[in-house]
Amino acid sequence: MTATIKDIAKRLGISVTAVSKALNDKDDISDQLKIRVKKVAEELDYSANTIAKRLVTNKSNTLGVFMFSRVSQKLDSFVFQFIAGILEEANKNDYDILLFSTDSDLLNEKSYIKLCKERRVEGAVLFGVRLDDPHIDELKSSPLPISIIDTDIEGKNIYYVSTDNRTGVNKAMDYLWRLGHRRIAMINGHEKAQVSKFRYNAFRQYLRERDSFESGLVFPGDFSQESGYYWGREILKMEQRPTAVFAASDLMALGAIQAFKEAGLHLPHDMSIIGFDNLSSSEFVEPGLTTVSQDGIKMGKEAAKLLLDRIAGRGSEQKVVLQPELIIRDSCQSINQERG
Amino acid sequence: MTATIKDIAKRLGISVTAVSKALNDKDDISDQLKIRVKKVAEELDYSANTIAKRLVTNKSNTLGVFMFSRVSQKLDSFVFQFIAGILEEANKNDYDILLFSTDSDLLNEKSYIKLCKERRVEGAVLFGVRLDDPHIDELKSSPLPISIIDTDIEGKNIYYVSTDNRTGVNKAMDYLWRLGHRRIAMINGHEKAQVSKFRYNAFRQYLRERDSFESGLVFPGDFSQESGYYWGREILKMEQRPTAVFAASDLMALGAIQAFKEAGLHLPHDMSIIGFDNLSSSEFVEPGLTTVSQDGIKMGKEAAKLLLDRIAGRGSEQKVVLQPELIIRDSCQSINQERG
DNA sequence: TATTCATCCTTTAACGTTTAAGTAAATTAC
DNA sequence: GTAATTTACTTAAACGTTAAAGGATGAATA
Repeated sequence: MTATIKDIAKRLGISVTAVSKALNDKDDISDQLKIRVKKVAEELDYSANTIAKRLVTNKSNTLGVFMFSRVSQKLDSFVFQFIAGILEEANKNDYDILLFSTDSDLLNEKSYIKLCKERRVEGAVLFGVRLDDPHIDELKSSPLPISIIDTDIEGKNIYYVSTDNRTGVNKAMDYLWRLGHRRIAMINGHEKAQVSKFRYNAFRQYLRERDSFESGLVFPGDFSQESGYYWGREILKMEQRPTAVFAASDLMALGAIQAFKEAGLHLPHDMSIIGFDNLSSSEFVEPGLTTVSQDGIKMGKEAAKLLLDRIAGRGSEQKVVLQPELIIRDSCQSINQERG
Repeated sequence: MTATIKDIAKRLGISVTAVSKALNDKDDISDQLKIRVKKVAEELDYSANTIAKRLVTNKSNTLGVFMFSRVSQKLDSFVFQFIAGILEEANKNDYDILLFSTDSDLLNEKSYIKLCKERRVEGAVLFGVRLDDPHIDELKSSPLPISIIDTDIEGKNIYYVSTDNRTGVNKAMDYLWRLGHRRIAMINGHEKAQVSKFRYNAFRQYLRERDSFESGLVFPGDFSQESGYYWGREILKMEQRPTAVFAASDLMALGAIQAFKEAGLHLPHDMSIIGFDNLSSSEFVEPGLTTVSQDGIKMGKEAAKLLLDRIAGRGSEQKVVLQPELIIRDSCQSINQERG
């Protein structure tokens, strides 16, 4: 179909090797010949066959990325930011990105690793890895370099990118504390997410150090808007309500806000609420959601960089933890303040 | 490094062909041998080399997808929905997805087509193709099947997926019209987007048929929140304000709402506003944004399906136009209604 | 002048797989 | 009991490229 290196060689009456070298600008080919070869390549609309090249060089120049494809319109753009970051960084370094679906039926039979091995992928990025993922042991012993976002798993070839959850929680808590809040509830993500543990631990420690921790104020959500809504309503039923809610995801914060508003609360006067992630929706909700911001694009880039550095043999870190930022909007209020 | 078919053959003292056939369950191999081969494959941790397979079969089983990687935290999850849909459909059919960045520096040198050709990609999905894209002519004459979302370009191998913009606009306008609005402004997307033309034409026709079109009420936004904000403010400066605004994207509607609120308007009493897309943010903004919903996931799936059908030689449509739905929330009000 | 060297090209093999064609042995046909 | 058929394998070639090693020519060196 398409012209090959052979066609060019035949046309010029030279060897395929010469053509290959000419096209790759090797220096044992005369400039003259290079010009002639390139001209014919142009004429024949030649296009290098990456597949053949990869076979012979035994290098795929490809990174694998795994994502959920059964996505609800809700499950927000955070994952998309990872992907954009990874892609940017990979393409910049002449690497291709192979995107895999984790919930395609493909994965029922084949593991992450298997999928990658068959395609001779040089590294992979995962996110949303649950602590009970059945493939974790396989990951740990994987010969393939893998960047995992937000789940810190020990392994020789495992790299880790995350946001400093402890600092994030501390920033949020400091802010609430300084506003005078003492009874602070937490709606946490599901327990199979490592970040939930980190955030919970930080939350508990923060309040314990101030003798204000009440385990009855910690609620097990699952990151979803629905769970935020559910626990928001539950919180409203309490005899002694907290004055502030820390949600481990913006989506849950948004759900809780919905519940609070429905019940006729005036926010932030009747309840302060703070989130985690900084989704775009959080800017638009009323009141604007104060939240701990994670830079998803940066996380994606770092995840790719770790892999690329490792592959290139450049020594680099094995873990990158980014600093979160507190985005202050209007969803929190000082505890004594009159309704504005 | 990894075991190959040869290693298995050597170990069993048989030919590589026999091994290949056994692994692929061809029927001129005895069940006995198949079992033995598979056992050894297991033992050697054999993993098929997809690259070699693709070279010899001359089939890449790969679809290319192009997206912006320089994404702002704003530019919302809509594109992500396309990708999720495409991925789901592709993986279901044993196809890989190669993700390319349109704004990587890669593309400065190489065209979409070139990138695809080199990787022997069997089809590609594009979106966000502007009417002034320099590669359009190349696309038109492309031998490669290409699905383009939201830009209808004529070409033998070009497939098209979109939402019925005319119907979408009509639904929005009917709704506003029935609420009594007669002076309706439009904040349109940028003119290099074909959907902008479609939406504008539908908008104009709708009002002309009712003798209510005023060209002075059409404003040239660019889909972004900022442009919505800008034109929202401009609208406020008008002596004779419209009573309703139709924004060609939710992002612009959100921006306009911001402007209106800042100026102290009470929504929807002082101004009705309607969007297009149904972003997740639109659910959370106050008042909830009434909007024309597009199903991004479905669009992605359809785009992939068209390609897959075509590749498999299954006759199918060349264009798929999905029906939009009007999502009624709280951002529009009847024109005579008292403030609630 | 003979030797070394650089330049520029060719020959050969390889990457891991599939496919077409071939073949020997076992089975069936009549 | 020989021919035809089926079964179960093997041989050889191919996919498009790169890489290592080799060779011919002419220029530079001693």
